[in-house]
Amino acid sequence: MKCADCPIHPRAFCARSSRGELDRLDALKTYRSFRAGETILRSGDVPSFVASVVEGAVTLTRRLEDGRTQVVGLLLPPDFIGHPGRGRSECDVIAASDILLCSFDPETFGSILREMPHVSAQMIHMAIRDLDAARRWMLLLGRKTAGEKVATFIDMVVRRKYANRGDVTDMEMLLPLSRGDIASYLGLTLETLSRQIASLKSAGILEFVDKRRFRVIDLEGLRRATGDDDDGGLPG
Amino acid sequence: MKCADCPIHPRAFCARSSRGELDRLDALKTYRSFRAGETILRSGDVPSFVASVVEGAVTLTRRLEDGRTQVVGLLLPPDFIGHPGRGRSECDVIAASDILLCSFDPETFGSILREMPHVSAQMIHMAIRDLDAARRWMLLLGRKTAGEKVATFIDMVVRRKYANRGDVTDMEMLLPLSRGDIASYLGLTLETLSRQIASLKSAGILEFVDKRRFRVIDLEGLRRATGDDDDGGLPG
DNA sequence: CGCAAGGTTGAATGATCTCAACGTTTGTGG
DNA sequence: CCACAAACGTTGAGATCATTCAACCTTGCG
Repeated sequence: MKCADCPIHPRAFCARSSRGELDRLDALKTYRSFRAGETILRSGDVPSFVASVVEGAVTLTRRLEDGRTQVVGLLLPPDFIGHPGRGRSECDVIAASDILLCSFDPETFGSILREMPHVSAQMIHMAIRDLDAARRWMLLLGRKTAGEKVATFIDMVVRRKYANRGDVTDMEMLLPLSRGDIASYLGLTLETLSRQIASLKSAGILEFVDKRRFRVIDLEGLRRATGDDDDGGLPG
Repeated sequence: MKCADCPIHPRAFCARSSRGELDRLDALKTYRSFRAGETILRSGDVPSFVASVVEGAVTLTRRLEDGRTQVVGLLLPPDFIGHPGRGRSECDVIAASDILLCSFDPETFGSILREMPHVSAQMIHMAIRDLDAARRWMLLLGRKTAGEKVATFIDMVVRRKYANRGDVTDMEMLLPLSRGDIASYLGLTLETLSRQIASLKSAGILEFVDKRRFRVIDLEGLRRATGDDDDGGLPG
């Protein structure tokens, strides 16, 4: 695929790149795919590539000694895996669904950053966005009730999929993660998550086609259920 | 104060700067101080400066609609407040103690970044470190027990104060935050925090001189109580 | 068909929170 | 110097939300 035709190009690390830069990126990139459940990078490993998520969902997971785990990051297109110049990974990086990555050798990407200020600026912008998102999630993990957590997660999925396009009600959406991964991302157990989803259904806020496909019936109600101040402004 | 004499210089955003760059920074910086409890920047405001923390502690706090709050970041010397190019703040930024800041006009700092690649590189490095720290904290908030949270916080204070200097046992340390702020940072109530500190005391792991000053009697025990895998590698 | 994986539901337990009283320290004014 | 208030912290008892453990349901696939 040519970068110019890439579905994520308008919002990825290469979003601000000139035509000439894109041609160079075209020559350097390699597509990689992983099946759902495959481990892309283990905590403590030195990454052999950095990459943009083109399709699918990737989780970043941390572990405690006794095996408890927490999903600390959810990467959807056009998020970026890895940071140039960082050594060993602090998380397990796992394909939560079948995924397609646009990858680069870390060294090569280092020179791209040095030589393409537009890429470098966009990477900084994305890192700051990630940091803000992580802090929003800290508020969720530390202070929100189970119900608020689940509503916030659904709201985030909706916002990321249909950023700012107003009328989302009744459109069919797809959960990017399994129940288990969602529970882990929210700092809940599977069972609690399941009950809270049931409660959003019976409140007439959501409707499920199957386990993964859902519609928002009452967007206003969903937003109210998040506990957030107003439009919490999740990242586009 | 000249930058060359600055206590935080070796680890701050200017750490890699040449002598000439330091002279330029000297001319552009302004020191600001705030008293404990003062609000430096309110959520939603556009910052009028960016700054390095030279002395004291700063908290970043987020709020829910009904007033629940969560400390989502703790800035100690030589951490940086604000990111160039980011608009409105997402958090309340509050002086948790009397503090001294080394500040710059955001526009000015923007040109510094453009013109001093060493500063720019160090800022990226610090942003990535902050993101890793935020994700470590997500694991804490989502999965750790109250006891593990408190042990982790104390361990973090010890590590930040005496990074990697092995023998910390019996040295007198100072908690950078009040009980209320610590509780908020850990996603606990004040009361639960108080009980867990009492429990670390009676376990013979900590000893308190007064409310704020403490000694680690059993560093090994403290580390075991964090629940972390091994040396969780908190940022230097 | 039968099994495995993923998800739901129920009942009991427990860690943390809530509410409330009490203790300690610090600074202020008489 | 003492009395007092205010801020900060501790301790106790009861309530609660989420977890745990267990059974059960659903779907897809060899």
